[in-house]
Amino acid sequence: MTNGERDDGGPRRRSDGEQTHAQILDAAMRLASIEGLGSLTIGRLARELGVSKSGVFAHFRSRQRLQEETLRAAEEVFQREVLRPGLDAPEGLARLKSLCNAYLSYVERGVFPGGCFLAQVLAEFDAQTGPLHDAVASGHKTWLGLMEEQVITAQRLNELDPALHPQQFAFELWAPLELANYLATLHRDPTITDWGREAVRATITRALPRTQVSTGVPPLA
Amino acid sequence: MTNGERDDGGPRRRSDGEQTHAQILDAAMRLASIEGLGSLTIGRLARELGVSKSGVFAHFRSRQRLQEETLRAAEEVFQREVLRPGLDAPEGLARLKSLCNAYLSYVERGVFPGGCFLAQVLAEFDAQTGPLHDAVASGHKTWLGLMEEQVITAQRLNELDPALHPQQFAFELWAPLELANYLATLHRDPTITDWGREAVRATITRALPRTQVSTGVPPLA
DNA sequence: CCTACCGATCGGTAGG
DNA sequence: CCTACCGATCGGTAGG
Repeated sequence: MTNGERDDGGPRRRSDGEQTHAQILDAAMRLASIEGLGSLTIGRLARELGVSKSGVFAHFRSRQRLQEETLRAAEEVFQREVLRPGLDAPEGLARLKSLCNAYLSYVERGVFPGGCFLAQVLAEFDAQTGPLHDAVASGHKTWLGLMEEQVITAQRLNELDPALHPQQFAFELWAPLELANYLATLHRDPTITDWGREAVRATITRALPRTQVSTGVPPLA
Repeated sequence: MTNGERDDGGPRRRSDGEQTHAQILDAAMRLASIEGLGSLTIGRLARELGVSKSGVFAHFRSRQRLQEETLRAAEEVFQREVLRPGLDAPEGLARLKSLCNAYLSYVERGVFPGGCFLAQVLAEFDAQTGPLHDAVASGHKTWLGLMEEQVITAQRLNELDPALHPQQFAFELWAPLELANYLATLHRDPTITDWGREAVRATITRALPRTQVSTGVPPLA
């Protein structure tokens, strides 16, 4: 992203509107992670930011768009804080573990004050209809699909039992991550993520191939 | 509960107020399971029931109490639809499986149109403060504690590996139930609960004692 | 249970 | 980005 810097010495470097827009979305993500996207109102956001209601409104033109942009911004945070570090590991079992650890770390670090944003909106919009529901559904399919891919790859590399159903196993890894997020938030205890870590470990342990080959050396007869 | 029936031939048998109160809570549970307790307003409920706003208000005296009573009513439904049938099985491993199956059946049957009410409010209030947060936290501790008890009993009966950490294992069983509920609701696909069923089966399988004794007959040397 | 009302807040518009 | 405003809805009260 090139920076069209101006020389006129104003206190702001980037486009004022762009920066304000991003600041509004930042506050919106924080608020919505705690109270939900349904509680996100233009007026509250304006009060929180010390500007007028229509000052916020002008950036989005409708509450619907504010909610959609907030969700999209949160998905970008998820991408940056979970997927990018998780995908740094070599593909297969290592990447699967790395994705799980990246998720738990993201919960522990309190990236969102109300816990994982995707988990928040999953529960909020699962039973509703409309564009937010659809966006949540497609986001979760992507996330589950990513895990599934790595299960398949790990099977190809003989790191996981070839008899596993990839979608089923991805579900079994995801489940403790999700519940650890909710319980850590509910009890204000970030160490509850260790339950998730242990669950992932145990789930993977029982899914290793019968004859494990972790190096290139063939097993003894 | 004795029935103080009246003979004056009115179309209603029980106390009118009692019955109306229960009908309001019924509608409130349906609505809140879909949109959350935070979206539950007296006015909407009144419109839905075809009565005046203050007609609903009179039954609760504050929105706070309406929300609290709705949560309590939903916990009673959970008790009736999950705990009671689950606890019918003999204690130990059988009861643990029975509780898991009762939960999944309750999701499949669509007892609440928006999926499991407890899962809904867990995500909604995990990051908030106040009496609703506290009620949710205590409800989940009870539910997890119930599972934990049965893990301990199953260990005593040599039905589960004595090395298991009961709280950890209860968490591992609960996690796929919770996620199955959200995904079944999100994708409007009640068969997704089968993923939960398979996860529970696999989790229990790897937690059986090394020398399994399912009858009173001692294992061979 | 009702009507009628209170002040506050909602999403959104007009006009600048 | 602002003030000023719209009709609708909010929780809650008064009086019956």
